[in-house]
Amino acid sequence: MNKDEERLTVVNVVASTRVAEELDLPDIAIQLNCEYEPEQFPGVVYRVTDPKLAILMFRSGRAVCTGGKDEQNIHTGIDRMIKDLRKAGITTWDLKDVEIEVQNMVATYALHYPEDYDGTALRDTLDMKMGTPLAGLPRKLNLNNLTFHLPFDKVEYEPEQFPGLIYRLDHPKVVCLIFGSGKMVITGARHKDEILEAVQIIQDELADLL
Amino acid sequence: MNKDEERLTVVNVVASTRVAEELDLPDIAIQLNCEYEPEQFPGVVYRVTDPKLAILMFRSGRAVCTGGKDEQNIHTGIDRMIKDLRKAGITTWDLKDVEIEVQNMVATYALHYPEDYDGTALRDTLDMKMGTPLAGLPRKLNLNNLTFHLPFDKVEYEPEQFPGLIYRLDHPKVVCLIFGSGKMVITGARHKDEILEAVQIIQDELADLL
DNA sequence: TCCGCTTATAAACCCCTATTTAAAGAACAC
DNA sequence: GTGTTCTTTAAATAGGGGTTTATAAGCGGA
Repeated sequence: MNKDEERLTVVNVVASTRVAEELDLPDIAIQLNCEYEPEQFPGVVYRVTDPKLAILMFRSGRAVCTGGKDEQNIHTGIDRMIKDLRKAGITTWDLKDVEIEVQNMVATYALHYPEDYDGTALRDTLDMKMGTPLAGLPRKLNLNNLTFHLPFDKVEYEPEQFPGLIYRLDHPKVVCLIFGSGKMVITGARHKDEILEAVQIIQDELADLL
Repeated sequence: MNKDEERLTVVNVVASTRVAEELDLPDIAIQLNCEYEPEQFPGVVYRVTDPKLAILMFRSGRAVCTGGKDEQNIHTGIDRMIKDLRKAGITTWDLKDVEIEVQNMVATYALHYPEDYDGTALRDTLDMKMGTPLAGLPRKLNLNNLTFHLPFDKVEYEPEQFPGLIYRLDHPKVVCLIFGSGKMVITGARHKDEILEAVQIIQDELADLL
């Protein structure tokens, strides 16, 4: 595992699937004791404790699983839900016919100075005194500068509305929320590879500002 | 029945009539258990279940029937309403004196490529692979192109406000809502002939874009 | 004299509702 | 000062509401 992967944490995986031809939601809500307020939202909310997940089930037999840390979590949750449905006498598809598609992954990444960076702290700060070598340490950012350095039409930064700078990449097609602390949130990816690609691209663009 | 008539569906017929010299609306609302909120709207709403219709009755004895799929539906509804009024002891005109005038017809039409069209799909799409002969298949439209092809002063197209292109014909005097899917809504006609005429005119104008 | 009210109806878009999750600010409450 | 709660982003799912057009009736308001 390289530095990028170490500093990257997938915090949420969302996937969609179909577990039955159709589902009787009012019945399921009662049988499995799930949240169901049809006038507020058409789906039933089925919750799994460990891993902590929330699965939304719909009348069409389709379902959306959120909260996973990886794809394995999602499978575990869906399998458990199907077993629960069957125990309650509800007809579902065979497990082998249930296909799961990851639709979104959210990750956080903490920016650091390159290991071979030769710059030093320009002045004393709360956690570092002037002259400390910065190589390998967490890197803070000046978002106002960044706004001008990145492609204008891909960036949105309105600190009064939201503290993060919003950066939309075309390839991979993901969105990054970049914060002054040097931490960022990457979302919209369907595979972890896309997240790592995005991180690499941003690191390269930020290298110019060192 | 030709192709145009097969692809055309009349979804709503509105007609006006007069069933009495005058009507005591508060009394009718109670006797026939109808909706009546005079401070909100001056008419009583009389509903028929099958066919599903809504008839508005006014103090003047006039009435408006909406929701019919054809003129026969309208007659059925009016007849039933008059019988109901009489059963409740309310005086109405003789059925023979009740004249019904269709005031508006709404229809949908699904555009298709001509049966003798020799074009083929230009590229792969969700439902068709490149090269498939298009003759007789549903035809999608590029409304932006259409905007420039049809008479400027008869067209309105503001996709951010409404997804359909609004095309006002003078003869027949109807309005067509044309959608990117190739489906359209024709309204404002008093006879089915006018709807078929309008469809033919539009097909001719669209032939230029093939 | 217009305007809105109300009724029905299709087309296909928008937005809202709900679920998850991190980041870092502001705004409240206690 | 510690809490919640809100802001933003992505994605699937799916109901509900709104948008537009035509048309009659008749009552209230500028």
